[in-house]
Amino acid sequence: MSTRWLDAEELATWVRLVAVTELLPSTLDQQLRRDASLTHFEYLVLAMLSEDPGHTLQMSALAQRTNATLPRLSHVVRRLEDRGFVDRTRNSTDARATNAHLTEAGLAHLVDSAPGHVEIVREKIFDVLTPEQVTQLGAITTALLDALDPEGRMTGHTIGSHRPSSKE
Amino acid sequence: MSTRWLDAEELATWVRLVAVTELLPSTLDQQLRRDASLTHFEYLVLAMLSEDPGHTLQMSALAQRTNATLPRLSHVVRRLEDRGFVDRTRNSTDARATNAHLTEAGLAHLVDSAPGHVEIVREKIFDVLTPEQVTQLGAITTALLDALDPEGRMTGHTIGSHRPSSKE
DNA sequence: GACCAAAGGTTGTCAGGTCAACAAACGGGC
DNA sequence: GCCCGTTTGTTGACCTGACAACCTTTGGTC
Repeated sequence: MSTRWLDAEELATWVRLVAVTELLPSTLDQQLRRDASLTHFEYLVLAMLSEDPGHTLQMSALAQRTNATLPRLSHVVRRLEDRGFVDRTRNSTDARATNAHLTEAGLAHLVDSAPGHVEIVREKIFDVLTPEQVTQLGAITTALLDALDPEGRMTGHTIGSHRPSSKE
Repeated sequence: MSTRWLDAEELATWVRLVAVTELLPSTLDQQLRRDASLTHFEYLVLAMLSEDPGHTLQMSALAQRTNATLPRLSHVVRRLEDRGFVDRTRNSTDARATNAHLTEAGLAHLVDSAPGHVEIVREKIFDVLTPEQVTQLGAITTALLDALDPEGRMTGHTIGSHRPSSKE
């Protein structure tokens, strides 16, 4: 079967999409590293833990919510534990599982750094898009995620997730 | 000034956008590493070189087109040179500059791997979006790039670039 | 109740990226 | 025509992420 190449509009869009996926993460990382000594991914880990009522999630659940592989998460949580932001305990009902828990210090650090983070997200994303574009982007990202992660293994949208949460 | 938090729709969109910027690169990397022993970024370097008539670009120009920092590019080009896909020569008119040049072997490797790459781009992106969504995404990414890279330092849209090219 | 495949995590190793320091060449001002 | 700030690029040290190997526990199945 012969290759279906991209037409001009698709190509231009693709080039810019690649640029965005390259520049957005580094922009977020820079701001957070400078202002909060956190990677964007580390921030995400703390944020997801903070949304759980008990500030505790099993490693595999946390991996889903942060779109991470388990090895990656394991390394990051160990570092966060070294800094006192998280602690790990064995799950009592399933001895294989590990519970990651946000400490007071971790929560405090998250609360401190959230405003600066939200500010840059506004500035770089939502302030430059019209409300219609935000809605469009919502639909587009939903479609893309379905393709990129069909079973919702990472984003967990098969188990009734996607609930809006108190803050990012 | 108090923080302007994200509303529910913005938050949901943001979470998915982050997921896409996390999953898309790893998806591309996996496919290219498996089928072509190339990083997506390495592929991009070869592709950008292939679009120049002389298959040659100055390092700084190449860095712009690939949204990369110069140190990063320098390391990658050295590795590509070790594999025989690229060679580097001093620019004759400006002795500070380095010209990166795509070799025959490099071009051949690129041509071999292009169909597989385009295929996954279609499958994960354009096949799951409607034509209207592609147009919308084009406008959205343009707005985002203006915010993420105002001077167009990376993407070079101040110097009349953005020309559609023969292939990605 | 003993196996045995699968689930859940951790660890080690290696490759790739970032950042800061450095070197060399250009170019404008005087 | 000399200086000095800028541009251009490379290098090395450090850090993070990916991948594979491994270990333990669980939950059938026989």
